[in-house]
Amino acid sequence: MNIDDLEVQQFLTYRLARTHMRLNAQAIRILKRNAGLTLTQWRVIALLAGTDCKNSSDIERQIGMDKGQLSRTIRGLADAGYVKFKTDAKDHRKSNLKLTAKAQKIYDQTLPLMRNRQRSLFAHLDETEIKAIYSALEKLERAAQLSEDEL
Amino acid sequence: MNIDDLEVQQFLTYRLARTHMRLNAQAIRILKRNAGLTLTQWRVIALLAGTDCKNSSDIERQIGMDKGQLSRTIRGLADAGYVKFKTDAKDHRKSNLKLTAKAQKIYDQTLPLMRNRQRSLFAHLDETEIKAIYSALEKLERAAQLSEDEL
DNA sequence: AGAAAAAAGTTGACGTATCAACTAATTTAA
DNA sequence: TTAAATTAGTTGATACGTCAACTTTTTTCT
Repeated sequence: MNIDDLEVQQFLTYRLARTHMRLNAQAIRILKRNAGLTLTQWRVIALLAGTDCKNSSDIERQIGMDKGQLSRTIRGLADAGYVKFKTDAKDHRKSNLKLTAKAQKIYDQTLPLMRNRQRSLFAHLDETEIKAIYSALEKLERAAQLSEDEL
Repeated sequence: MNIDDLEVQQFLTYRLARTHMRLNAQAIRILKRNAGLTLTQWRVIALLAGTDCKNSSDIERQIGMDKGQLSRTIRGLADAGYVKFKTDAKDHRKSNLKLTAKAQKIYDQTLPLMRNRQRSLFAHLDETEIKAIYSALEKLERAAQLSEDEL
């Protein structure tokens, strides 16, 4: 792998950006059709339903989403009747989020779809590729945190 | 790899989205600091300088960017004195783009930086991972084009 | 040749992402 | 114990991405 001969459009970051874009578009299509939810809405619901995330900051830590954007997404979910806020009794800064029955239902319906999609994506890859891509993504993410000078 | 036991935040698409986000942010930092260019601006310049892309559609095909967005990016580059338009003599729909000396200069300065970054990113990965991630990204991109029913 | 389809590029609308400033509550530590 | 720093969350400004409609030019098809 000689970087000096690598065309710009073959830079790993280009390829990653393109793949990300297409996968994103696919997820958006599926969710729009089956749940009427945006991707970020679904992600927030999925984290609240399927992990021990309780509030905005927990979610932020899990998916690294901007907290401003998250705040607006959550408000949108609340307005649409998917989540309810409840100020944390011990820490009044925190606002614990609870999914409504409506959200739980739609999550239960769409999770299998989303799992199937993951399964289908994996089906295109062999075991080595799956292992490698997970480990590579983790390493790249760490490397991405470095400043220019540290790189 | 049992999908049913996979937590949502470990879905390949989540991980990819996060890594993409962080790498993007890093590239944006580097370009802002060293060239005063946005990432999309740099990518357009890089494609015009380093590949046989001549016009908007060529670029669109290479990086799969939205043509509307591309049109605005190119206008911005033109306004900032980085590119010049010239209507194609044979096909009057096409507008051939030419980098100015200013753009060429900044490209020559920043390409090494961007190559070094790629090198550094690769340095975190072993040969297997590099191969696997390229091949996985390609397969995923194809899979992403499938509709829900085909998946 | 002439109609229909396709391709290049522009524009508008709208949603999402990013960054920074801000309030309020809590924790740290002098 | 109180001042400083940190954390949770909101809001505003601005940039970027996505989608669709539209114009103009070229290609395809009969």
